[in-house]
Amino acid sequence: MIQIPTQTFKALGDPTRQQILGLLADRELTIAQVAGHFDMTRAGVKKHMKILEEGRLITVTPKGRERLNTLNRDGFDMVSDWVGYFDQFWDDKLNALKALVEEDMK
Amino acid sequence: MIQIPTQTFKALGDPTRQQILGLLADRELTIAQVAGHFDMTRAGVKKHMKILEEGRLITVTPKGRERLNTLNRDGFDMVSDWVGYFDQFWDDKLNALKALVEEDMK
DNA sequence: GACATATGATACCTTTTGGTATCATATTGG
DNA sequence: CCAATATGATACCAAAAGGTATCATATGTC
Repeated sequence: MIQIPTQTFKALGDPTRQQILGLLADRELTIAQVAGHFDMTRAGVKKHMKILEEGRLITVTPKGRERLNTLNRDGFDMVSDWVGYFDQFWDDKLNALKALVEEDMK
Repeated sequence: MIQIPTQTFKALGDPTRQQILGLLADRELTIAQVAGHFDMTRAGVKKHMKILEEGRLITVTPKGRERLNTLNRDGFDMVSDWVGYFDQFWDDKLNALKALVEEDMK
């Protein structure tokens, strides 16, 4: 069985975090900068960032007294791998079905 | 911008629901049959099934007095499409970076 | 060193989520 | 028709998640 990126799926299943990822797609940002785009406190944003980090969707780089948050390919790649596994699964399903039908026609 | 399958991600971000999908990968099952594999009541399983259905990961087919729950490609395809979008995004990022480096070397 | 700023950490509150218990409804079989 | 079975719906509870307020800590600037 393949490794399922549960933390990544959980992180992606929230509109606010999706918007944050959209912001970070443009450029890396500090938490304060991200919070500037929302009607939310820094502390609130921080919690979302932690979840995104746990899902390996962002990385944090200390730079002086601030921390730059950047998109991380890892989480995306993990979902990509999972999708690849299921594509294979559906193909097999179809092949199995096809074989069954052919068997039935004998 | 692409359509993000939020409901699907939310449905996938839970270990119990992942296990249910695993069971349904083998064969279609009723809620009672699914509940037989867990230390949980039917009502509890039912809630998970509803979320899986909202994420378009399963479909429900009435058959007499029972309802058969079957895997649905739609949710998986939606995630697949989303992944495809991001693959493109990363490619563009790399190209942009490459162009920037080349510009810098002039 | 003192002060401003950027962030982290904690306690606390409210809402959502995961789960149970219970009752109502629909279908099958005698 | 009646009993058994499969399910749906609702009310309710505990735990987790989303969010704020507040305080502590680290870094840059004068």
